[in-house]
Amino acid sequence: MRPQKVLDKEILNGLTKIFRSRGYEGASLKELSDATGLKKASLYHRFPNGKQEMADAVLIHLEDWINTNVFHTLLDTNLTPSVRLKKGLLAIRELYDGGEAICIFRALSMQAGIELFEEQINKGMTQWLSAFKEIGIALSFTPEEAEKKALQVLIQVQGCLIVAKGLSDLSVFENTMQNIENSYLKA
Amino acid sequence: MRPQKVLDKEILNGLTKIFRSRGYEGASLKELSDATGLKKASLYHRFPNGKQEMADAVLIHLEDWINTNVFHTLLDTNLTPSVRLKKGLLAIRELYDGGEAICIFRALSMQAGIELFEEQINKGMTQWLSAFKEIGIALSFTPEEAEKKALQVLIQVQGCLIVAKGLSDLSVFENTMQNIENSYLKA
DNA sequence: TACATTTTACCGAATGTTCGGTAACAAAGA
DNA sequence: TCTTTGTTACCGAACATTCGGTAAAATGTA
Repeated sequence: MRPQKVLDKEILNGLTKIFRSRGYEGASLKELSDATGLKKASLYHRFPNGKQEMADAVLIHLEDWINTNVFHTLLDTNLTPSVRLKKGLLAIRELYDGGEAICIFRALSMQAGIELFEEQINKGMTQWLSAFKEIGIALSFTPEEAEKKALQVLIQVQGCLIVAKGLSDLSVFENTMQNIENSYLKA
Repeated sequence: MRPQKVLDKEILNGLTKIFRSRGYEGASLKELSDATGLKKASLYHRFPNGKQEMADAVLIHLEDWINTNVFHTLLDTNLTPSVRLKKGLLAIRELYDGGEAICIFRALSMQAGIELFEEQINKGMTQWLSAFKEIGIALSFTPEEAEKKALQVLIQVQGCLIVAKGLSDLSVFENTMQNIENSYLKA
């Protein structure tokens, strides 16, 4: 049988799933292999620098997704600010699978991960802040208010993911998302 | 010389430090051994059920600390509500070392940990919620408001720890703690 | 042919765990 | 008192397993 080339998308989705749910050290090559459909050695063909390169690819993959589906939406001046906000928050709900998924920043900032990915996590969070600052300004906040608000939103999203998991109650996630939307639109 | 008994406190502090910073799977027996001063086999003498029993002990240890220093303070009717709140928040600052330490709930809710410790994490968070609901009521919130507020506080504390680490900016933690205090006292 | 991709088989190192044994004490019997 | 027995605390060495990673060959494409 001819070895069929596994699609890049399937590989990335498989890697992403494992790294998000297991963290960096917790993700074993066996799991990564099973999730992608590629044997270990084939993974090393695609990612010669091994596990770290796989995690880097996941980080870039998710960064791209967020850029396209969240940030680009929030900054799309073809839409009204409130529509932009709503669509951006919908994308975030999808990103975190309604509160079931774990944030990659969290998964990779434990253990060995924190030294390896500090820079990319820092960059990713900073992008969150500036995108949400922009939507705040578009919704008539002052720049100072918008900046504070953006930080609050980031904290609340990260926090509600942990609490939702810890309490085994996904409504914590959904309610927080609605609170965020209301706090922007009612002001 | 008879082998001197290593103090339980030193052992627990060592285990706690490693499990909090590394997570469950990330914490190796070698690190746990180094941090406690006990060889691997001696750790198995103290904790016959191995790594899981060590993590259980850490969870109980921290639960006790929080009970004594946070919850007991928040509910101490010998003090005025605002003093209770301030002292409780100070204990939380100490618990998380000004934002540098990682919450044990977060560390143990990744990877294999989530199945093993789900129950204890659930219980711990529920205690947080009821203690902060009490202080809210003592500060003239309605029970409904106090319950919502308690959930917000838990989310904010968990969230600001992640964001502070991700942005490498401890002021995120301290500012959030002050926001929490203000939001209780100004209402 | 030449090249790209996947696989099998394997490696040294590290993992969590257990075994066998040692040294120091306490309790009990003489 | 001296001795014996049992218990506690600890450790070196080995356990089976899994880890991340690699070489070489098989299998595909052009």
